[in-house]
Amino acid sequence: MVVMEESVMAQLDGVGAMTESSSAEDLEAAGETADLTSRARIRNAALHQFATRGFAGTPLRAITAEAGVAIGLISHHFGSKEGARDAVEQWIVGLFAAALGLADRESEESVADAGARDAAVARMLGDNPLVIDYLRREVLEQPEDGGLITRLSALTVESVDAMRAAGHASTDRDRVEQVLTVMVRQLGRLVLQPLLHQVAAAFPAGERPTSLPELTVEVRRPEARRDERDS
Amino acid sequence: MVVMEESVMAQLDGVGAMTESSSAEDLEAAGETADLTSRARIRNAALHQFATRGFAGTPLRAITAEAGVAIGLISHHFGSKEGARDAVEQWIVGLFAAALGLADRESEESVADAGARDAAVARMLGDNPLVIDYLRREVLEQPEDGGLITRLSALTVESVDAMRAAGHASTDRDRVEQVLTVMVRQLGRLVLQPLLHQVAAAFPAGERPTSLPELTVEVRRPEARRDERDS
DNA sequence: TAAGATATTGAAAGATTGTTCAATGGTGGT
DNA sequence: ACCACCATTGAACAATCTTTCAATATCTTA
Repeated sequence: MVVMEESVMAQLDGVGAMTESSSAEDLEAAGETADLTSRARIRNAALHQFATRGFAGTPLRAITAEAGVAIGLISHHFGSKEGARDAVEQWIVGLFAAALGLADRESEESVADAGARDAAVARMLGDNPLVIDYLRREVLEQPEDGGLITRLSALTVESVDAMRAAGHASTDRDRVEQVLTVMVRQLGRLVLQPLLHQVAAAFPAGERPTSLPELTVEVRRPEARRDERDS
Repeated sequence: MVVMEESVMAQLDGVGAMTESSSAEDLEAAGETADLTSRARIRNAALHQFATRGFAGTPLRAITAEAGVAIGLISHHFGSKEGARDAVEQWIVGLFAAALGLADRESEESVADAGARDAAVARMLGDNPLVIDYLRREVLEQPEDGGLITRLSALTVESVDAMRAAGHASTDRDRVEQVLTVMVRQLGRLVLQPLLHQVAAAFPAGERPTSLPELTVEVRRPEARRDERDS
């Protein structure tokens, strides 16, 4: 998993290369897969396969079949299977960066506050549900240095710093703790969601509730301890 | 992933078959791998490999190499790779069942309360950290019917029912919600833990805090809604 | 149009995988 | 000592996987 340096906001890698659509349009839909570059179709298919079957569990032929291209095209565009993974992850990083940047651009002030950022990221994830599935798998892989989570953390650091500078985030708390809070709360719910469904599915259909309860993930300071009890 | 019926507490599958050690001893240490059955060594190695590299990502030869046996032994003992996975998961179910049963046996009353059960499970998981890693991966796999999560859910249902009958759990709340709360709170923290470490690792060593904050996963009723704000 | 660069194909190679199986070793019973 | 039974081995096999590569198609540019 080689890390590409350069600016994170760099070109979104072929998405909408033929049609001159803006990056905002690419985040939505994804319905018409026809007029996309072969490179983009391969990347989309790879995201789909990796998200649902895992990296090791997806043969290259499954990607090329879904993308509708020949097997040799992957190594031509991405060098190797690992290269395809890098491209997928770089694209995801771009999505997050674009969502955060969009939040700033829509804000009346130059820097959006936490609520606007959360909303922008949530909107982006809603448009790309496969990204959620991919992140879910990525979270539990061994913390490969320079992996996707690391890069998204760096993005969140920038975001928190910008909010601090704009007075939207308190500066008395630990910077690390702020970033941890944002990331864990955002990703934690997404990662844990399938657990909720799996447990509920273990009940007979009759007893199963119509609407599942909501998950909340909190981060508490180490010293703040309190015993708790339930059920 | 074929599900074995029978009693969950059934034989723990060869652990300590040669030495007459009690099952409690087997849960700890795992340091001396020498005097275990080949079958048990293969199962342990499979747990280790599946937990760290994933099911699809582990070749059978990686398991046999760690176990110190020949390649043919796996199919002889477990039939297939899938069979090895079944054995691993059945062993994990046995661990949970033993921990819960142990909690009841140690309790002054015939049925232990929630705190004692949580403690027993936590102790068991502390002795078998690989089980945590395995569960973490299992959570996000597609909810194959009869999978590990389903079986652990069934175990939790029994546990909650026993506590209800003993008056240790309220009977006015939804039974499904009680089970969901127990499982999500217990497993949620374990699943999310590496995310915490990965995010913290994204910071320069100097800024990284010495002790990481604590995670809390809560389950809220669908109707109870409240807006929140942070950072 | 001509020519050069790039995209795309699909067969082939080479490595790795899960499974099978005949052979060997060991253990206990009669 | 013999025999039946189970554990264990490792080579062989067939399938599948990733990568390579020469050939062909398509696009770009002058």
